[in-house]
Amino acid sequence: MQTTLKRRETMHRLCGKGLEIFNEKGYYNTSLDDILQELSLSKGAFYHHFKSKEDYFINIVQNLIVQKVYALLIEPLDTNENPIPVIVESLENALEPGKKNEMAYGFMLNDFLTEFNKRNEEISGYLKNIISVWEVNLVAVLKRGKVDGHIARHIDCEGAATYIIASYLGMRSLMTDSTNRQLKYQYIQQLKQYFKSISATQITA
Amino acid sequence: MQTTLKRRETMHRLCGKGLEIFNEKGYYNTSLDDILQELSLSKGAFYHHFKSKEDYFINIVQNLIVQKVYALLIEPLDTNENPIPVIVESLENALEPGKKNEMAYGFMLNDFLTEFNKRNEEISGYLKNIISVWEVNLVAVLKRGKVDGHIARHIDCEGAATYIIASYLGMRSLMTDSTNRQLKYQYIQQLKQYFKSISATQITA
DNA sequence: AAACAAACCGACTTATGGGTCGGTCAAATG
DNA sequence: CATTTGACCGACCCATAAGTCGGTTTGTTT
Repeated sequence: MQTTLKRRETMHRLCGKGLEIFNEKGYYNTSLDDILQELSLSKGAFYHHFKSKEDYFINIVQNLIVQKVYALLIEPLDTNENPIPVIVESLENALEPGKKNEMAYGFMLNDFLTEFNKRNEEISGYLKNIISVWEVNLVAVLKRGKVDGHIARHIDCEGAATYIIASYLGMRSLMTDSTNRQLKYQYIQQLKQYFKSISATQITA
Repeated sequence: MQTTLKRRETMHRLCGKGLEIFNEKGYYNTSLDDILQELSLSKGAFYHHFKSKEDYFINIVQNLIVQKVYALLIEPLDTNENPIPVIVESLENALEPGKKNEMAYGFMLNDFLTEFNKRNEEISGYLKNIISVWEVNLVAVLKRGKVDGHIARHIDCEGAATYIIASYLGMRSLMTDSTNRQLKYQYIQQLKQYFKSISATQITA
């Protein structure tokens, strides 16, 4: 059926452009007209597909953002290698603004989390959920690291995961300019330093 | 003159309550009427003292927030002791919601930084400036730590300061509920772990 | 081709919230 | 006591933006 395809395609275009602009300017600072104008669509078209701006954004979160976080931060953890370089690499990669003018997905989470934290509990919940899944996976991979002898026995994996996530999210507030290589480099260096301190092999300082 | 005193007092009340509510609900999600109603003041009174909402908030930043950040995060660094426990203690303290229903100042910075990042360059600038002063002081105290033999020689102090700040700011996104002792505990523990890795005395793992 | 439905249009409604302005009242000034 | 000035009042103005709705176009079905 062509009509169903048309529906999908328009919704897809709306979500893609929406994420792009929300990410750029923030959710509450972006009007639907801002997005609609970019796509040459009307209010009518929008409300034909989504029941509200909120519903629209939830759609974006549950599809695009979840998907991207999985791809960038969670799936890479699924190996049997030493988890430490794997985690470092995934974070490094997530902070990288996409190769061909893609978005810097590494930034989205902290921005949206903060924006919705005090304003919309439902959306806030979805976002926290993403973090929570990420955390669970980090904990799992760290624990496996213990078993495999890569991570020191006495380390609190839950605490370590929290700490890793916090430092990652916090980098966003410092990196106004997403292309700041200096800050990114510093972050990765210190992260490695931290990892050395929780690794099983003694430091050769 | 009594009138001048009256002026000061009203402005002071406005700024205090403003910070409280902005911190609770966010700047853009708080209307002037929200604040004015709490203080039983009118629009007229407000605009008699401040030329705009923006001007008002800049006032709050430059007075109240700057002052609090200095008191909580910067001044404590000014000792000759081993910087590591000093820094840890200051962060621990800053994450603590004030004893008698004061605000959790540790949270404000990340929230406001993110909120203004894409919306108001001027306010953004003032906030980043605060972070920058903090960073400078952290770097200084870390460097002194090297000289005094508390911190390992090979450590990049600028990078370490950045990393400390990032993890601190990022905790805010995780601690929705400012009284979450579990998360705070985890954070402090891992922070100490990190500090062990940059300290001059070898780890006794 | 007729009938129907889905996709889309855009003017309109409504609520919100920053900012204005003419005015009141009380304290300071002379 | 008369006048001025600073603090404050609150109705009003106006821009923005979410959401509505009656209508048009386009595609599908019979």
